[in-house]
Amino acid sequence: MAKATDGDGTPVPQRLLAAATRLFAERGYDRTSVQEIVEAAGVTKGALYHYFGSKEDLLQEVYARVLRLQQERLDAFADAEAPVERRLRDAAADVVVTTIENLDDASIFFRSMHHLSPEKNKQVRIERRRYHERFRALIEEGQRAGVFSVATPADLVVDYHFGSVHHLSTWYSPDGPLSQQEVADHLADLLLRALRP
Amino acid sequence: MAKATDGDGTPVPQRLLAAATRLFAERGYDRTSVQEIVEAAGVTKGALYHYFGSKEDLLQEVYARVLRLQQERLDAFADAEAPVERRLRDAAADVVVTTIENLDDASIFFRSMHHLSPEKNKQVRIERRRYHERFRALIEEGQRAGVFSVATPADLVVDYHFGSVHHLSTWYSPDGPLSQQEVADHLADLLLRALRP
DNA sequence: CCCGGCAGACTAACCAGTCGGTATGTGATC
DNA sequence: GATCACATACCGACTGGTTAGTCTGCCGGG
Repeated sequence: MAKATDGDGTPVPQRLLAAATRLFAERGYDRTSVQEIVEAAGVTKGALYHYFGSKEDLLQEVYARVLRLQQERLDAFADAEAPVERRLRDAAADVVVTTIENLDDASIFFRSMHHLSPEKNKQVRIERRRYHERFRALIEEGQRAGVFSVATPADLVVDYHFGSVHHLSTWYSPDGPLSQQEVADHLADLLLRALRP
Repeated sequence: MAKATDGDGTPVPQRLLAAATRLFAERGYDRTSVQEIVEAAGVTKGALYHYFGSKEDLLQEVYARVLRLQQERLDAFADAEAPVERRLRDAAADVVVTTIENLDDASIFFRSMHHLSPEKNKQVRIERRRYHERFRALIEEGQRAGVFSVATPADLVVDYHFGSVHHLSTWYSPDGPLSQQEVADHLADLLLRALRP
């Protein structure tokens, strides 16, 4: 079999995905040409279209990766053995940390989702909805248990928190005064304080 | 003088701006061709390039309009005669309402800002920063007065709130269960509750 | 000898911006 | 009040450049 890795040790599909992620985040999906991606990955168009059906498939793959990762982590935190306040706090802080750790994916996610074809967009929305639901269920559990205020509908609270997460890619910089963990703690704090009965 | 309005009563530059706003929000800046804009406005390219220097100028004009509007409104609320809690609450709720009222502009703003050339981008950032500062000053005033918690840096609180505002264009629908005012009240509530000492 | 894994030239489409042209209004001059 | 000069407001064909995706073919291992 011909080599799938070349000079670098990592396989070509992953190199392409990594290059695409960086470039999409840097200049945006439409402003990144397929030619630039393959050059950054050290291959040619032939290689890209051998592994991916289209430029859009590349974008979708970035989404799928992020979604899988975040859903896994949320499930782990939500299903842990601990009081609801604790589980929500941990989940809320964790999504901040992992978002900051993958800021490129995050900015692609929020800026380029509408570039997907209707069907693929629908698919992504469905998965995102599942994530949203799980988070909401946590809040509703706390509301039923009386530890969270019921003044605001749980749905809106979820959107409130994820708005701030979404927003991270706009302002967070690793060179800023706050570390990832500090930001995560603060944002989780704000959420829980807003939910105090 | 030749007509600047034609069949429709509104002047051509405004028709162009309105068409561009709708299309940019619908398909994104890069996916909207100049040809589509002029067709939607019922004119031709000659007219567009007569009034605007480039496609990018059109985008910048959309920004400038939103920024002016929001800054004016914030200033009015922030400088009012009332306790800080009240002024912050009113300002926080108002930005939600005006954002929902101009959802097209909002989604363009947050999705297409990086399509501007570096200089124009810088200009927009400067104006946005001024807005941010004014909002932050309100929170700090409340913190000094002891009516807001100092647990979270004011900067972060501002980003927290504007994250949720930013996010509105992703999920809010006028056909949903909540009216503009209800959403605004809830989000302002969440902010103030998070700030309770 | 066959097939996965690629190279790279090629194509068909598209698009921002230009440019020469037309039509209508306005102000000055005689 | 007729003529001329000039400006504003637009039209639409054209250009130069870019781009996603295709296709033919080479190359090396099983």
